[in-house]
Amino acid sequence: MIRTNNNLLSYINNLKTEYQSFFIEEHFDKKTVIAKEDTRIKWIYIIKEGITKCSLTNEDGKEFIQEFFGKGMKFGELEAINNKAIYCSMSSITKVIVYKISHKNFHVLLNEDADFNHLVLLSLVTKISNKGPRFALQQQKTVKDNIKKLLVDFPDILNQIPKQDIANYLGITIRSFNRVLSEIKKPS
Amino acid sequence: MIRTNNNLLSYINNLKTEYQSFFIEEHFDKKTVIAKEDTRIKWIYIIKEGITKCSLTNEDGKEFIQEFFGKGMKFGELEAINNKAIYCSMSSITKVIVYKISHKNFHVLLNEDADFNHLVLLSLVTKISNKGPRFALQQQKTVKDNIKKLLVDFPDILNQIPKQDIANYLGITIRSFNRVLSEIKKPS
DNA sequence: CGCGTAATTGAAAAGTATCAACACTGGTGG
DNA sequence: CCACCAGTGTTGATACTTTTCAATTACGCG
Repeated sequence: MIRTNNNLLSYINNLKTEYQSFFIEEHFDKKTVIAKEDTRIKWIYIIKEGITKCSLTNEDGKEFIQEFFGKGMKFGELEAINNKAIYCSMSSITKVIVYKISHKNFHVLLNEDADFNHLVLLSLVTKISNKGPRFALQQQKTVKDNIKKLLVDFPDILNQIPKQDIANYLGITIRSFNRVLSEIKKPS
Repeated sequence: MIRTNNNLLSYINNLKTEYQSFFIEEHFDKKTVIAKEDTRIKWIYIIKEGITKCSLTNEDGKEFIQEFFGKGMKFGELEAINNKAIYCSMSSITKVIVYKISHKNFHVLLNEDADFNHLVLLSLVTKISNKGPRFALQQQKTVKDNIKKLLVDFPDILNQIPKQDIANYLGITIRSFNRVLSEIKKPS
């Protein structure tokens, strides 16, 4: 649920000095919009500390959360590669520290550094691989099963992420989320 | 719903002769398993003709269809990049003609040909970009809205793909699919 | 023609959303 | 220090949607 990618962070920390300067640190408060869907952004962001959410808002104003991003996850690279407006919003949940890199420098690294190229390929592959099973399960299992699994995988999730966001991630109302939670706590 | 990618096919057709030989043509009958989830495969497949489905089967035996692949879509590249067992099955729906390329040659092209590298990056980005909005809509809209949209986007879909498969794609039972279809046809 | 697969339909059961009222919490200003 | 406020979370009753199950029909093909 909260994705991380340690390889990318340690890669950045071990980069040659000339490339190190590509990455600029920036801080965000909690509950801040870092990038807004359907706009152009100039940067690719890599999370150094904190938790963000990656979400889509539909025309009815309902929010759907695709993923929660933790350490080492990057955001905005899709748009740098296909040169389109970003298709989902990124907002901080906690305080967040990011590295950001410009599109231009991102492409320099992509072309000049085979390791970086491969890391990016791998991270894209991982994003794809994670989505499939998640939606398969969410569509086929009952809400109860999904929440049970969530609590096993991320026992501390309720302290890290607001209930409304978790409900949006699961694609259910907060009412259903509460009902199922109480059913789980008080088994028959 | 049925994804295609013409760039990749025309790229292959315009390749230098030395690289052309990397791609081997193969035919499959309809309803054939081309690759089975949780196994290793040796090839990356690119669809030249026909329609396939990319699906996950959960422990209850229920099938969830991620995508239908048409011309120019490739399959198996995720596994070539991250060197893991494939995470979803590929089966033909119609008769299918594919190009296949070995992992080894795939990596040769990836490293030696910047155009190919970029095409692969782009195709991965597209796969990610398509999934997000699809699941967001499917979770938030009613089944009826989703089916209406499907029939508008792919008017001929019912002749191309079995109903059971479409239902699995939508994540609903075929009973629900039929009920909603008849509601749409006979409006109040 | 006969067989197996795919599709259709109704009735009952299960699951989820909607709505509305109420409780809790942390911060702010008087 | 207290009162108030806004955001967040809780809960019950009801209506709606979807699944499950089972019986039946249609279709393609040897």
